[in-house]
Amino acid sequence: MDFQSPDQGASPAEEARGRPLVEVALESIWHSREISRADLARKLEVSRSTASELAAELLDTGLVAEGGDGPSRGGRRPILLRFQDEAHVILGVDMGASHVAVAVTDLRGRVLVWTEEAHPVRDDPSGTRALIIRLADEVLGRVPGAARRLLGIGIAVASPVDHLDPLHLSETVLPAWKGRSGFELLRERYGVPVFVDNDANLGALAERWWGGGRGLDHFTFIKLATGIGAGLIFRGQIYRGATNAAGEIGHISIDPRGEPCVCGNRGCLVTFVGGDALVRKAETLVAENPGSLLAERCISPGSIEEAALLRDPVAMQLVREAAQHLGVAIAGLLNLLNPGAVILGGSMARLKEDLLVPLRETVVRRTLVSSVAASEIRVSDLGPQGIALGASTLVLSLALANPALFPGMRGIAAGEGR
Amino acid sequence: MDFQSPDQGASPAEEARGRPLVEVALESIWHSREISRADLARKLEVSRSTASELAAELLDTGLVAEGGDGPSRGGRRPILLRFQDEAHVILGVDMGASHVAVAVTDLRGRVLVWTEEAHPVRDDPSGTRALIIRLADEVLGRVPGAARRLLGIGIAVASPVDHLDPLHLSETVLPAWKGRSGFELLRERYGVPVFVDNDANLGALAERWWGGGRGLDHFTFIKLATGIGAGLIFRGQIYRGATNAAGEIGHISIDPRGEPCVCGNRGCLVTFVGGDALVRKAETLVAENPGSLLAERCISPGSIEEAALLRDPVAMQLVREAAQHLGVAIAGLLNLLNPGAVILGGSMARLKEDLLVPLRETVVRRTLVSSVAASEIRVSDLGPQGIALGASTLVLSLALANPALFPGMRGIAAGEGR
DNA sequence: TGCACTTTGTTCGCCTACCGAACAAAGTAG
DNA sequence: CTACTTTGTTCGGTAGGCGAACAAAGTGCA
Repeated sequence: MDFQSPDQGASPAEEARGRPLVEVALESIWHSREISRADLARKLEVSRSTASELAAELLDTGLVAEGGDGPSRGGRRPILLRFQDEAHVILGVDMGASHVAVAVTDLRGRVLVWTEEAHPVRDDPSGTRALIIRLADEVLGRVPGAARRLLGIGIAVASPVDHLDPLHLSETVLPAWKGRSGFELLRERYGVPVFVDNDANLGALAERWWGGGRGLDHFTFIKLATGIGAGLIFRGQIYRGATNAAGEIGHISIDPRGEPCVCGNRGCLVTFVGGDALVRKAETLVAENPGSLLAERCISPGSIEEAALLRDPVAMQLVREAAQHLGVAIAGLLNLLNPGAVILGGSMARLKEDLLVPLRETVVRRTLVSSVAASEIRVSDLGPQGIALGASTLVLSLALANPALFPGMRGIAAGEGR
Repeated sequence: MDFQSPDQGASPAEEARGRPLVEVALESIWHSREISRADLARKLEVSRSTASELAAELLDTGLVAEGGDGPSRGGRRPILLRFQDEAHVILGVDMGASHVAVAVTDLRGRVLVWTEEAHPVRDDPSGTRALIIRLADEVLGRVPGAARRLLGIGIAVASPVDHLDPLHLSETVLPAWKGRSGFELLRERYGVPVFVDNDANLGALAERWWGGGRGLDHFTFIKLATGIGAGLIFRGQIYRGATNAAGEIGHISIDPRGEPCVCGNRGCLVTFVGGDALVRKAETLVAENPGSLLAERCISPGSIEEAALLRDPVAMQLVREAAQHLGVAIAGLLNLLNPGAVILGGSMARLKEDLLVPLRETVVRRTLVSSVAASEIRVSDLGPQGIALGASTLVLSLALANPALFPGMRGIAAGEGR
C-alpha cells in the first residue's frame, strides 16, 4: 500500500487570505439591514476606527447610505448605515418543462413584478428563447429605471447544469435543445452577467434565504412536478455532487417489484407520484367514479391539486397515496442525510396538511432514531414564484459574496479583475 | 409572507480573516513533503522574502527541517524544507461493537504499531475502558519516545457522536454505557487532546487521506459489519447532518414488503446484509447443504468471508445475494448524492470482485444517468486497520488545520488561547 | 439644573505583516 | 570564461488595521 497525501482542494493562496474586509462589511450590513458603525465594528470584530473607514468606503458605492439616528443606549445616538435594497434590481427566470416565469426583484428578494406563461419549453427551443426575451422586456419595462439598475440575470432550468459550462443543457433531459441554451443572447441584450442552475437547487436556495430554510444549514427541498427533483443544502450552500447530477430523488426505487420506469429501474418514485403517473391513476379512478370533480375537465397535476383543495374524494385519495409513497423515499433520505428539514414545493404544496399528515405518518413509522423522525417536514410558502425568486437569489448571493463579478457594482473592489 | 434574511453561519469576523499564514505554510509543506522556499512562495503566492520568514518560523517548531539540496533548475540549487513526519505520534482507537483495535501512527499516517482484541464492547463499558488503556499502553510502549511525542488521541466509536459533546455516547445504540464514554480518562492519563467520531465517518476520512478517496471531494464510504453505516464526504470534509445522525444507510428500506427490522421499518438494508442477517441465512442454507465449509465451525460474518474466499458455493451465494441487495441501496444513493465514488469497507472488503461484480450489475440496471452509473464502486484497500487509521487521521487533520488546538505543538501560533 | 457617566464617531500616531528591489551565492549553458 | 538563471537574504517602504485620546451627544441621578 502506497501512502500519499490527499489532493488539496482550493489553492492554499486563496485559502490563506480572507475576503477583503469591505466585502464582508457590505454583506454584514445587508444582513443587518441597518447598523451603526460601532455595531459593525463589534460584529466584524474590528476597531471602531476601521469600521468608520469601511463605512466611508461603502457610502461611496451607493449601496449603503446613512439613514437617521438610532436609539441611544445610554450615550450618543448612533448614525445608522442602511443597505440600499433598491440600488439594483435582478431578473429571475424560471424555465420549467411546460412554462416560463420571470420576476424582477430588488436586493432584498422582494418580487417587484412577476409574470408567467405556459409554453411547450421542452420541444421548442427557439420559441422559448423568444418568449423569455419578450417576458423579460415586459417585466423590466414595468419597473422604473430597471435597465439602468439591472445587476444580473439568474435562470432556473429543469435540467442538470454543469456549473463549469452553465450555458450547456443536458441533451438527455432536453434533447430538442441539442445542448445549446442560447442564454448568451440575454447577456448581450442586457449587458449583465447571467447565471444558470437547476430549478430544484434554486428552489432550495430561495427557501434558504426567504422561506422555511432560513437559519438551517442542512435541509432538502423537493420539487414535485412532471419530474421530481431535490435541491440539497449542505453547510448553507447548494450541494451539486461530483458531476452536478445530485438530487435525482425521482429515480430512487421504493419498490423493487414496482412498474418499470423510463430510466430502466423499477418502482422509481416518479412512477408513483410523478405528474404523468398521477394523471394516469386519476383517469383510472375517474372511470370508476364519474361523479368526481375531476371528470369535468382535462386532468392535469394542477386540476388534481384544485380538486383536492375542494375536497373531492378521488383527488384526496390520489394525494394520500402519493404522500405515502413520498414518505417512503423521504424516510430513506432522512436516515441517510439527516437534514434539519424537508420542504416540499411544486404542484402539491398548496394542499398543506392534507399532504403532510399521511406523509409524516409514513415517515415516523420508517425512520430509525426519534430525532430523525422528528425532522420537520413542511410545504413551501413561497408559492409559484419560488423558483424564479431562487434564480434571482442566486445572483444576489453571488453579488454579496463576490461583488467583483458584477461590473455594474463598480466602486467596490473594482480592481479585482480576472 | 415576511421576508427576512437567512441566518449567517460562521461569524463574519472568522470569515473575514484568512488563517495565519504560518499555518497555511505548515500544511502546504506537509502536503509537499519537501519543498524549497522559492517553491513555497510560488505555491502560497507570497514573495520569496515572506516565504523565507515563514520557513524560519517553522524551523523553530521542529516540525520542519532543512534536508539537503534539491536539483538545480538552471540556477542555484534550492534548500529543501522537509516536513518532519516523526516529530509526533498519534494514537488511533477503533472501538467496534465487538472488538477494540489501537494504532500508533506518525504524522504521515504510517501505522507504526497496531494491535486488536475481541471484546464484548457493547455490554461491558468499564472492561472496555480498561482494555483500551491496556492496549494503548502496550502500543505506545513499543514506540521509542512515544509518550513524549504523543500529539493527540482519536477514537472511532460505532455510535453517532454529537460533536458538541463528543464524550457522550448514544444511549439508544449503546444502552449499557449510559451515555458516558469515560474517555476523559485518556485525556488525563496521557495529557493530550482527545477527539471522538463515528467509525464510518472516520473510515471515510481514512479513505480520503490515504485510500481510494484521495483527490475526491465527494464520495461515500460504506462500512459493512454487524451494522451498516455510511461516511459521507462532501467538499472534502465529513458531512454529519443536522443532528450528527447522517449516514444511517443500514435502515433505508429497500423493500416495503420485507421483514420487519428492530428500527420499526420493514425491509431495511440491514435485514438483508447486516451481520446477524447473514449468519441467520447461512444457518438456513447450511442445514440444506451440510457439505459446505461453513458447516465446520461457528458461523460468523468473518467465517462467511473466509469460506467465500475459499470459493465455498454456499458462502458465495450469500455474498452474491448480499451484493444485489446492497446494489439497490447504492443505486438510490448514487441518484440522490452523485458521489464521485463509493468505497466499501468492513467484513466483505477482502472479497473484491466477487462482491463488486454482482453489485455493479445491479447498480447499472438501477441508475438514471450513465455518468452516475459509471460512478466508481470499489473496495477499501486499507484493511482492518482502516478505522483506527481514520481515528488517527482525525487528529492529524485537526493538527494541520488548527495547530492551536495542540499544546504539544507549541511554538506555532502559541498565543491563540481557547 | 448640574454633574458623572456612556456611547458614538473621528483623528492620529504606531505597529506589523507583507512587498519589492537589490544583492550575494551557487548553479547552468554555450 | 562569460552570460544568464535561480535561490535565499537583507532592508527600507507601505498599507491596513489598532489603540489611545478626544469631542459630540446622549442618559440618569442628586
